[in-house]
Amino acid sequence: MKATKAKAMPAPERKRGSGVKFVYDLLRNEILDLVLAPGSPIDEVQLAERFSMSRTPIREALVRLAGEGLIDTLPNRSTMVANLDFLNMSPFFDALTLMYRVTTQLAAQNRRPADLEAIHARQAEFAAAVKAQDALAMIATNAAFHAAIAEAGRNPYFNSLFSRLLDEGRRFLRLYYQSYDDRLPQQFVDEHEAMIAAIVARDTALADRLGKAHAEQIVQQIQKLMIGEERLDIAL
Amino acid sequence: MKATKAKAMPAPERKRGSGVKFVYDLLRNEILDLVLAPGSPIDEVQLAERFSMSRTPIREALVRLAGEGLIDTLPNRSTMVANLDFLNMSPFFDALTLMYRVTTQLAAQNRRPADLEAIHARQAEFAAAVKAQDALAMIATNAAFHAAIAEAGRNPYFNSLFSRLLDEGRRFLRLYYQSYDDRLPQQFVDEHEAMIAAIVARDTALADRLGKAHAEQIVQQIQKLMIGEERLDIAL
DNA sequence: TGCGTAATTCTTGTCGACAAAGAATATGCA
DNA sequence: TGCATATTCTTTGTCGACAAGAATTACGCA
Repeated sequence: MKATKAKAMPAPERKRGSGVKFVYDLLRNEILDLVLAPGSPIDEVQLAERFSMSRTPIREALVRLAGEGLIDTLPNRSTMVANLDFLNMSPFFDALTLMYRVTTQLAAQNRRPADLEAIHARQAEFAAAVKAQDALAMIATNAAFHAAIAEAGRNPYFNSLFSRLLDEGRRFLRLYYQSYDDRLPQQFVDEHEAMIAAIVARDTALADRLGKAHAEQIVQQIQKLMIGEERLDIAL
Repeated sequence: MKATKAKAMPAPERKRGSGVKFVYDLLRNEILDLVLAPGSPIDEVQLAERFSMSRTPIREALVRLAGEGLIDTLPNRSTMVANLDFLNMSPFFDALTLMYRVTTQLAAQNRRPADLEAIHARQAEFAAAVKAQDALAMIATNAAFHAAIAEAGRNPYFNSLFSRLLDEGRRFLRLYYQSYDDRLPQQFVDEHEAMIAAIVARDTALADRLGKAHAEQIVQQIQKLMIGEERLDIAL
């Protein structure tokens, strides 16, 4: 019978170095899915207890999230989930639109067979989520679809900015779907198919136009959300 | 006579919370100015001794630098200054060119009086550095000049990507100047002036053209560097 | 002497504890 | 009672120490 080593190590059933990534991924998803509301405080000690680890790896995960702008940190003061800025949205829309265009265009130019496989797979997942009316999955797979297109464009600088924008968009869309109860944007599925076709055909001009149109589509959706929300708020 | 409290605190003559920022800024500049060579290892313990602080704040600074891509971290292994990728430069040039164009254009559209002041100030610093043949200052003030233009564009998403690209460019340019001994690009000063004029005049189309031309100018400079370097290396 | 294995060293990841800065609460005085 | 100050409490930043991997060295055997 082997000594189970249970004497000096009570429960740390996780590999060295995995703790940070785990809590980072989890917090990130909770923030993007609005499980953690924007503006809500984050307590290091509480997280440390929740994952039964020390505060050190927690803090490292928080530093990384702060680097991506997902949480805000006041020195010597509380740290909290970054707020969504509803007042200054146009810079966000500008950047999102430009990145849609550029990444789609680059994908049409630089795609390789393996990229197409990945893009098709993501699109299938998105279509399945739409069919299943699973809002959370819809949002996540949509972002993954466009991230896959960006990946095929092979420009890490654009990719990282685009990922950040898609993440931010995930939060807005989550707000949308949770208030309107999972509308099904079949139109997005069709537009995705058109984008794929342009990428397959290496038609960069068409890819650019489709990327732009798709972006404007999304911008309109979000704007509709905001107006709708406001109307509900001030109705007599 | 007040108690000087010198009993329990030997030498920590620095404010709480300032340690991380200090070592972060310092390492960042040392990396961007090539004081720390790309690929050179970074020793946490050594840094801790150098700044006479614990490894904890050092590690936090390193995590932030890793988030910006300035250092690479192998799990459980060494961490080192990120290498410059000379083989895949075209994504970098693509992104840099696009950001030059977009930020200059947005600046022409959204600039305010205070922005123009800041831009003029940076340009004066750059011109002074050129006149003084101070390569390090030239590079840093050039980046600051363009960052100021981007700031006037008021798009934080573009700004953060552009800053990252300008930082990366600082490293390339530093390599250039240190091998060719401080050439003086008076042409850059003139081009900067033209860009300022377009921004002042709110001529977005001209700003876009100038931004593009300026970017291509810089790309050519860097490409010339690379070819020149290679020729020196393989000369018989 | 050459190679595979075991011991050692070195670096990183994690931990528990302490100290400083704010915030919250209590206390004193008008 | 109301306000200013002092005290306690909470949370964050920093520290020193320990442990796990990986690299390096030492060792043993063919």
